[in-house]
Amino acid sequence: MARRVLSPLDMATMIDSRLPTIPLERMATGDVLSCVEPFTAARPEEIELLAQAAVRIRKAAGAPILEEGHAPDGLYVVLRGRVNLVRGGEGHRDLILMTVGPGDVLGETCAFDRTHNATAALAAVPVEVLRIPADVLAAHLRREPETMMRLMQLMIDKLRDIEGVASSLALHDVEERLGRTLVRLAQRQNRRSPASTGWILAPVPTQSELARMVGSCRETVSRTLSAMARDGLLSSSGRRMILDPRLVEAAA
Amino acid sequence: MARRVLSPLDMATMIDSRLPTIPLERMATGDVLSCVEPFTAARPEEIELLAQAAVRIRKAAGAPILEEGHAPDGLYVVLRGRVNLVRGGEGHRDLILMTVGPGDVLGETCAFDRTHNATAALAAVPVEVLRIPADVLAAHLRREPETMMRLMQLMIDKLRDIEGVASSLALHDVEERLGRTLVRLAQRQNRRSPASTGWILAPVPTQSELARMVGSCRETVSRTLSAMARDGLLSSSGRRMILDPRLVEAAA
DNA sequence: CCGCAGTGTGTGGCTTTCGCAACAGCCGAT
DNA sequence: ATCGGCTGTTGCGAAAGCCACACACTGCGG
Repeated sequence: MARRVLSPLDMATMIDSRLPTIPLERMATGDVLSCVEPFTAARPEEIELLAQAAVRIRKAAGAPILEEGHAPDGLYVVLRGRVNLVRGGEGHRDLILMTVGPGDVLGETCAFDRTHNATAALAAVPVEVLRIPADVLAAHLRREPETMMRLMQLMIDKLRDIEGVASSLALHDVEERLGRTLVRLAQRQNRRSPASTGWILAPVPTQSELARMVGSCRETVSRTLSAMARDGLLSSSGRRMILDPRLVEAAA
Repeated sequence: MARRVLSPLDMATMIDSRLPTIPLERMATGDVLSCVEPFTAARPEEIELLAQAAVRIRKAAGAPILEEGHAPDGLYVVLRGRVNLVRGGEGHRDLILMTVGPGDVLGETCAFDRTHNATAALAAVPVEVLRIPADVLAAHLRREPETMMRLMQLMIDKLRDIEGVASSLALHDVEERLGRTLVRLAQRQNRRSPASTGWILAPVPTQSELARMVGSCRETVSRTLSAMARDGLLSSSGRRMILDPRLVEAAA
């Protein structure tokens, strides 16, 4: 999911990964940037320039961050919340291609591509984002090729993810797609179950949001989740869900 | 389809676009490179270096150019033929994510990403390709930022295409997906019908190949094509197909 | 010249999946 | 307390996948 790579050192310091250290929204802008891809290798003075041009923005749930039909006006770093990348059908149906969270970036194309966006980015919950104007990013990329390389790496990861979405839609049934999606969501939150087996997913998105992620409808998701719970593949209580290791293994 | 951008001048010289000028396979390697993205803005001495390191390779139909599970060993430029990017399911089913033709490139990630490929590239017909070793490309990209920018643009286009595939699989039925695919294939060949209305597609891929492109099965493709022909949306004879303007419009 | 195998195509029938509609209960927020 | 959004459930029907078979076309070797 276009996550930044964690070094072995990072992993070692995350003894209990359920404590997410200090949230990005509480950090100084420069500190945020220097620990977020694609900027982790940028020189301090470059980080400083970016930080000075960056603006923090809050959006309500459902509000657009990038609109379909417009070119992105900057690079956005998610500080808090969750953002859906959405392709809309003409009717009421749409598909959530991917959801991004704190530390992820949106609108990577702003420095290259002045054509219209076919994909919208909508806040799934109330979010806080950091906006870096397109021209500032473009100038930075010209001075700092290392950022460019890392941005390319992000695009490659994203392409791989979307390829996975496409092939899954063609090759797997709803149950398998749903299982994979739940596992991805849980792994991105990186919370292992205390019993060390399986993963915890909290808060679980609504069933209709899950349906839009897997290209299905709410009723089928409801049925499928019930069936999976009956088979012991997951157990849910409230907005909390525990995924059985079998489920994780099946998604590998 | 990750096509290179045609300048107004190019368009003007293509009075009758059915004459494809001289085929890439007959051109000198350096000339090929200098008219193919992402190298169109590279300096002549850089083109020369790339051309000296490049190797022409032929592959039989069905042979792999990039294998699933391996990192690409170089950047490939298609000179002749057609190459499918394929995601394989475990069983007998698979999905053709995209097909690329002369002037398109494969394995763009070779300079960045040393991880395994999840997508294979298989020759759809006998092909001739040009291979630029990964290290040569990486060195070139460090010296020529403009190539880097254009490579990024190619990735953006590719990402947009694949996003379209994914959303289409989720939102449209087989008939609509098939129609869009046929139009894309015809437009890429860029052959207008002599009657100036509609497009010509020749040679038409086999029905089972079309099925793998739209995530369906051969029988359904056969039935759907018959239905579309009955409704006057297309007419086919042999390996040649004429698409009705209504079809082109519906795919817009 | 003829059969023959291999490949591509058209069709019919059956079965499953899954989307759609409708409704009822639940729960949290104002 | 009430209302709006979320969830569980059921029935139905259409889309489309799988199986099976027949037919055309090609290139091949005898």
